[in-house]
Amino acid sequence: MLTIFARCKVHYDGRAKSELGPGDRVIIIKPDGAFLIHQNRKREPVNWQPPGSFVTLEERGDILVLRSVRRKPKEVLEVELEDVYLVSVFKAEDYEELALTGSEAEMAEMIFNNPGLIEPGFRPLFREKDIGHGIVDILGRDESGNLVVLELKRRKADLHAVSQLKRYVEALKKEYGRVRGILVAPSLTSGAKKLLEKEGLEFKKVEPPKRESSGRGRQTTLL
Amino acid sequence: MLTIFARCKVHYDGRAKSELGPGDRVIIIKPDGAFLIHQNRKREPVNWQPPGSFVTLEERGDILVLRSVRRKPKEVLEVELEDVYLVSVFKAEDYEELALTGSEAEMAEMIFNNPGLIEPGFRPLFREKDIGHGIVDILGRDESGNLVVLELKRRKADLHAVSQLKRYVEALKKEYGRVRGILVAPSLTSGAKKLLEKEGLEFKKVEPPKRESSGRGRQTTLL
DNA sequence: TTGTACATCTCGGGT
DNA sequence: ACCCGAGGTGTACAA
Repeated sequence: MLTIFARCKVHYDGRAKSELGPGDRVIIIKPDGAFLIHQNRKREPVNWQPPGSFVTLEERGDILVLRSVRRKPKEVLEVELEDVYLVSVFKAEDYEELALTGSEAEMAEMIFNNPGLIEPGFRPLFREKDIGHGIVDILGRDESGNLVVLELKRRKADLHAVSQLKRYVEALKKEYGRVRGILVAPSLTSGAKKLLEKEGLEFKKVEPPKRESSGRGRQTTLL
Repeated sequence: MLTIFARCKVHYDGRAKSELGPGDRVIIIKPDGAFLIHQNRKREPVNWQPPGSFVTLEERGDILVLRSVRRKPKEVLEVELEDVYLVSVFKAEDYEELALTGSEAEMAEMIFNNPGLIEPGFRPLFREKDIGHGIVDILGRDESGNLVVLELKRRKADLHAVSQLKRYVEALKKEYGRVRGILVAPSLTSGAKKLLEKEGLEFKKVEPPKRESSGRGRQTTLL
């Protein structure tokens, strides 16, 4: 990993196009081609290039230019280095992966293992089921045999989530008769609640579970 | 800005929860509280804390622990520093903001200035119009006086975009009679095209414009 | 490669 | 503070 503290200008052209006037920034170049330019505020890099990009350094007239190119989509990032304060190389050895818990995937697991969390008699049948117009989180049947679509959200569900659920329900209605749609989330925005009710869809409050340790990322190696 | 090269372990608990075993990482702490931990691959930090978080350094037994806390939502990030290779401080002076062009906002401007890009006789009336169940990009009327909803996408439109458009059209249908919905984007995914046709919605191919220089971020100062 | 949806999404704008 | 939607979203996963 290469880290540079420098005063620089930045030019980007690709999916969009941007210019950034002179200022001090932290530049990080990773061995996989990821290229980050950070200003002194915000979590997000002001400019970047994704992994898989190729970096070159050229001398253009009197100043150094760092250039990172991505093919497909074609994107070019150029950094005019006006003043370089520090360059450091870090051979970072890292064989660990993040183990994260509290994801939507874990909510789904939990519901499969304990369908009563949704309602008595609920039977989950499919997970990540590709119906014609999208992929349903969980597809199952209720006590009365009605088809039930669950849309899971790990955090407060919004209008987008309701639209998603509605799309699935309507796609299945065409083929099967009555289809229930249940939004499964810790809470709802006000607008989501309104739309959900208008559309005759349902809500079941469920919190994403947090495991004790080790999510799916890295298993505790016992070898 | 504080940059640290270190071998460390990371523990996070907040909206979700994660553990990261020992390895070499680059840590960046910004004056606004943003806290980034980067592994040697990918554009995204493996762990982070958003701006507004508060960082402390404590000695826990024999090892140093960097701790960043965010209130609301309560989130705690702890970095156990097992081996510190480099610590650098960078007083980054930066008064520039990114000027970006090719955004959806610029597509909207372009269409307002030249409504014929949609179709002859189209008249835009509102922009970012809050109808009951969401916010419409552009609301207007066609040659025949029908209400028209435009949903703009700066890149290939997907199922989500179609659902969004459909939600707006249906919300307006209740009040007004026939309402047309047009998805305005450079292209469509296969699924989006299928759903769009099924729902009787329309598509108009439009590319986001790229200005010559300076988007809306920073105007070229002539003073 | 394309499509689809999640994300500790982040961020800005509005109310 | 909440709501809503954009983003050069990035990322993983499946077809």
